[in-house]
Amino acid sequence: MGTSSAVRKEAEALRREIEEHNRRYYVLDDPSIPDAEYDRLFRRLQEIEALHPELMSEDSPTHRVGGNPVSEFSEVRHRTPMLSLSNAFSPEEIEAFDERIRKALDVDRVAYSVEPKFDGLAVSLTYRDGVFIQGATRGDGATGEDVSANLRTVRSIPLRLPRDAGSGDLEVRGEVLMFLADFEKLNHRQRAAGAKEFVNPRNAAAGSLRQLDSRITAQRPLRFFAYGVGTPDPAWRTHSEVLDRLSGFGFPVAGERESASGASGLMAYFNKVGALRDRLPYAIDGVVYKVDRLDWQQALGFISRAPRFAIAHKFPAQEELTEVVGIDVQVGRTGALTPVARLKPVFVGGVTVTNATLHNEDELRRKDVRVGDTVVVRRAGDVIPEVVSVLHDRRPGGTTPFSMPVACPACGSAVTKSPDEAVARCSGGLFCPAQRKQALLHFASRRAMDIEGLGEKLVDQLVDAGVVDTPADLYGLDIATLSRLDRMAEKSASNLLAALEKSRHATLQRFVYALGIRNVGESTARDLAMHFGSLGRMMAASTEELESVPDVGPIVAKSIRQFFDEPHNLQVIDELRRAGVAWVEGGGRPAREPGKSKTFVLTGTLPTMTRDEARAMIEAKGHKVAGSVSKKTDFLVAGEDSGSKLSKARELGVTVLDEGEFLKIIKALE
DNA sequence: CGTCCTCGAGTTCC
DNA sequence: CTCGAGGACG
Repeated sequence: MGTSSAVRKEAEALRREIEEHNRRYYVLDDPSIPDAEYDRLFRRLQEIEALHPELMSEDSPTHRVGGNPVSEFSEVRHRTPMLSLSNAFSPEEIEAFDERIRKALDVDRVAYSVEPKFDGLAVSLTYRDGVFIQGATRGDGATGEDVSANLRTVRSIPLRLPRDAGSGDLEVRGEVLMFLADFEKLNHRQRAAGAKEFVNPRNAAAGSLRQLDSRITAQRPLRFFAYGVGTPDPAWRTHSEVLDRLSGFGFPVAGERESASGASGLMAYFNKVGALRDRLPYAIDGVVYKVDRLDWQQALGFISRAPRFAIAHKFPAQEELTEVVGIDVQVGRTGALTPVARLKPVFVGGVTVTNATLHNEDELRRKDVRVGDTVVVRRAGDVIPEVVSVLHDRRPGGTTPFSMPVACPACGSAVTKSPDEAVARCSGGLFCPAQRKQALLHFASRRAMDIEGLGEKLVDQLVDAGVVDTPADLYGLDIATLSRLDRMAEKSASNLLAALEKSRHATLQRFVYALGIRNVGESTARDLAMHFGSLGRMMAASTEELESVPDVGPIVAKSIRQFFDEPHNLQVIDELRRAGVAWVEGGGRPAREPGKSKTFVLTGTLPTMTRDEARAMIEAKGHKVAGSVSKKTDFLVAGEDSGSKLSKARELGVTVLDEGEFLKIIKALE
């Protein structure tokens, strides 16, 4: 007795329907039924297949939940080798690539098919008579691993192709990857389950694809994008056509693919995708250019192991692996001890990174960075290098956890750490040469006294030579003293003296800021200057009086009082005065009526002005510049390469201005 | 007392 | 830029 044809038909219909929903969800990103309904269909099909095992088929979507674990993967020899692409990093190399091709083909202009280069894992999928029969990793290009069971669980890989895909064998090539949002969610889940988190989406995808138990792979949010075939159908003319066909067969294909011609067209595409990069849902590490005409591809052939007709134009890596060669401790102006990782130089985000801050002891302990560790380094927010994580399985034997020194590395004073603070501090105060140097650098900094030419190297020399101890000593320097220092020619010495001379004329705000009182930054210094109008009144104020200044509470008031109660500080201020340092007493600009002042936030690089210039224009009109975007922000002035602030502003509905609009608005405001 | 917003401080590389 | 913490405000 055979299975009734009604059941057979129902199973067939369910498979088609489920696969169509998979396609709508994973390929078209446009689901048409709720998840619960999908689950119902899926369970019904599982039920039928359990009752009628003879109805099981290779291409049934029920295989997508995974099957029994295997002990190892078998090897698969690729029928057409999976080659790698040559890489290019500069416009010159792209120019050369285009020229090489034009010469070889003896034509003036070449059309290219261009697409993003996914940062995932290359795989090859084999279909026989339209049914998925095998999937393999790239391996060494000639031989890979059979990961069919795992690839079957990837929902965006069709298990059966439409009729127009033809009969016979078709080998589809593409990339398996994980969307960034899915990766975050997965890591969140791993964390909640106490399991190991993945370093990045690429590693997560690789680990998932190489699971021996495909039921685990089925739980991982893998995606697939097709970018080519093993051997194209002889009727197909161009690579663009290949991609069109693949898309027609139900494979996801990069939406950002285009045509371009000439080196300038390639560069324009590279720049366009580069600007788009952060908004893509997946990680890419560059773009790929391929000669579009397939007959030309054939004519160009291969150089050793890479096709001559294609090239990968790569972005500078945003994350790299490197080794921690040491962990030093730096002493800041306030005595804060900061551990810094010394790294084996690594090129990441367009620059060579050798140092990365580890912030403080808590952070360091959380990440447990040790000397000898292999770490992932990233340039956070475009600039500052950061140790993202440690590869624990690459840790050599015999390492020990880092611990903060008990004595200051610069002066040997005791290190203290109050339990409610994250940072450890040197208790040496100005006895500590490191703190003295930092205090001098702060005094000389642009926003403070603005002494041009007084940088780290020079301060080191001056302090080490015992010539300068306090800011007041700077104004006692002369040519004779300076010329005794190394690397100090007459020219630079007289430049420094001129800069010092210029800095004698300050404002009260700048001078107070330059003193480096704990918890008193630029903004508080301005409020203080405005409220008291003179240094004398400020120095005489009680903590109660100080607290009546906006943004000054008990802690800041105490810091100020302590500073002015310290005889050494009074002496330095007195010496500075006698050295001719003077400032305009009085409050600077008058306070604007509340409600009339607008808050601006600046971000990115403006086309014709610096951020400081923009800031000066805003403040000259009595408006405010804040550091971060919040609900109270009135305008965000955004230039090139604005990052998180721009997205935050969009989220909160804050008005975003470009430079032109900003200039108009600032003129219109009182 | 909790929450939100700012400010201060520290940091890297060219 | 990011983090932590001080201050304002409900």
